[in-house]
Amino acid sequence: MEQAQVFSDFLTHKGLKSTIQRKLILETFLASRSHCSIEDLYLKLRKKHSKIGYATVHRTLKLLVECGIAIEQHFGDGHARYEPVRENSHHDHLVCRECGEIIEFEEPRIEQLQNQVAMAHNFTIISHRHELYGLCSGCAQK
Amino acid sequence: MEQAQVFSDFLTHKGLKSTIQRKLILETFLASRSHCSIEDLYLKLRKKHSKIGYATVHRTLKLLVECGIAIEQHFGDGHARYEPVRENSHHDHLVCRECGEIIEFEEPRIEQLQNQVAMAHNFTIISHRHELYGLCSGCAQK
DNA sequence: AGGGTTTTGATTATCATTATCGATTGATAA
DNA sequence: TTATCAATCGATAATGATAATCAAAACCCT
Repeated sequence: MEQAQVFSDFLTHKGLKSTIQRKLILETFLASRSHCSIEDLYLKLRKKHSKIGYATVHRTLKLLVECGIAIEQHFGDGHARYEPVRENSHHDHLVCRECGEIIEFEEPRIEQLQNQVAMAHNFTIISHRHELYGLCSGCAQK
Repeated sequence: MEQAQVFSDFLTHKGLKSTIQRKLILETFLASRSHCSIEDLYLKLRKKHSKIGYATVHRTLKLLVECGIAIEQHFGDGHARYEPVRENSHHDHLVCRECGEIIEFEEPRIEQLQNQVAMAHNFTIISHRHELYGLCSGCAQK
């Protein structure tokens, strides 16, 4: 099922309404580069629909997180970032401190070790975050 | 060299002054449970030195981070937490979403895989964060 | 001990996020 | 289609953590 349908069903199920703003925000979010901030999306949306409010973008992104279409990320610059959820594709991040580039990585062996660690502490994992901060290849050369 | 000396040398080197507040904050910080917030420390300090200001605690913790005595952690509840740095003992965290308990873990095999990931991207690691969020054994039973 | 500089503590500013509120819109039933 | 009414919008104010400001006090060096 495509995301627009998932969102629509989610809204109906919660007794919420489908509005042109919500549709537009979802559409713009999905068409954007990954890891965009609220500010990024807001500015892009203003070009199509100049009256849209910052609060509406904010509220709608929370809804997208709630219904599983987006996930919220924090990389330490004080701006929450949002990323579309892809099926069967968990990944973590390399974050360049210099240019801000964000590179995704997957390492199933790390995930497996994580599970071992949790098990050793009788801990039930709900989610995790794993980020490596440093310099990307371009910035390291300078 | 003990931490009080490290801090004192750091202050001298930077042309900063040793004050009773700074000494008291360091002392109280080192005596506290790990992962304490600014609020935690502030409240504890007020009992010994009722006039100390919130801003002073805040500023001094930043200094402790700068001179390598403390590290700052963020576990997603909006409160920065500070932890004394121990030599040769890097660790990461399990964070209970229910009771807030923070459990430390070390897994050299994960660190090794991290390095491999970074190398594959020509990425230079400066620091990293790795946190597993979920339920501790106590909270999972309920 | 004294003078110049830093620090303190109280307060205010800042920034991201969240709450509020009157006007407007969407969904449902007549 | 229209009426109804709750949900939503957009603007703005509130919030909360952190950072900046500034006069008074403390510190350090001579």
